Amino acid sequence: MPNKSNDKAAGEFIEFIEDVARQLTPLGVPAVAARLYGYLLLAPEPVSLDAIAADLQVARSTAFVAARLLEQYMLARRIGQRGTKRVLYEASDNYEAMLVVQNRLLENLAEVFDRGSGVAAAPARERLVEVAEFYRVTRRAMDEALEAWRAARR
Amino acid sequence: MPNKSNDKAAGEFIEFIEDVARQLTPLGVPAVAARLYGYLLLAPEPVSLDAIAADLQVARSTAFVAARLLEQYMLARRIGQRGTKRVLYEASDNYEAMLVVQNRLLENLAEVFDRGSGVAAAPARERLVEVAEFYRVTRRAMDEALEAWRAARR
DNA sequence: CGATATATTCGACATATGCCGAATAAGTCA
DNA sequence: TGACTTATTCGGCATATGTCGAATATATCG
Repeated sequence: MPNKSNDKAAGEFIEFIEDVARQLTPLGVPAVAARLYGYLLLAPEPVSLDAIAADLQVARSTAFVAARLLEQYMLARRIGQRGTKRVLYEASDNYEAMLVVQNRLLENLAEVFDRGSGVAAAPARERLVEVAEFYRVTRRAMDEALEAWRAARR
Repeated sequence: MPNKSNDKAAGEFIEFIEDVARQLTPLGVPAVAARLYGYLLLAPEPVSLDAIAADLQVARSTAFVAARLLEQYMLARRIGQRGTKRVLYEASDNYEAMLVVQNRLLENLAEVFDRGSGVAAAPARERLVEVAEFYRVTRRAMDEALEAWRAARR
């Protein structure tokens, strides 16, 4: 655990980690990866794969795969240490990158729908251009929210 | 297919359906449900389970389960017919409901993070309030986009 | 009510996925 | 280079999930 010395707090930590996992697993995130994200959010400093495996009580290979997955989701980032092969992980503070991934999905969907509107017959065509536009509108909203967030941060 | 009479178009339809499926399956949507969504988007009118099973070449039970799933996702809606048990399905035009589901997830995550910030130690606490705020900002952005969309619609 | 049509559920099978422990690769330092 | 450390991959097992066909439930109408 991020802080082993305090048993009282350990219970609350586990509770938080499980709460995070309960939100993420329905979205298709594997259990260990979901718990790892909660764990990283609580960690006061970057942690090693060994620490993850020990605290989460999973195999080192499992910890590695979960960490790699979070990396792909842009939810965690690795910190390479100079002068050693050891790699540490921490929760990502790069929220922009996370949303960029999401936005790309929305944009791709919109493109598919646009192409579809070219081949669809009468009543379906309007629906396709409409839904394509809808996805684009939400994507732009996310972009603008990101912009505002970035501006407020500095 | 929505239009069986034209073989040339049938190929493009299949292509579109597969395109949609390729975007949705990585998000955890089962293959048949994903293809069904593309199929419904192309359909010029509501379709029955039998038609779905026949055109998508799956068992009726499979068509039913897939349709039920899309219903839960708010991507499709069923149309009950008076005077008969028959049920027809069509792609949902209720984009608001779709986003509401998404927004609830974001809000839940923000709440979990807020609670976590109460139990976390020094360096992690700030990160938790920050990420909670971030999720709330994006949620509000989606809400506002929805509002704008709704306004533009009429 | 009985007959029919359709939706819905159920059990079984096949496939996919997560997790593990062992094996391998790759970096670091003496 | 060789010893050591740590990341990364790999094969197997257990579990979960999707799909199917058959069975069941439920509504409709004569």
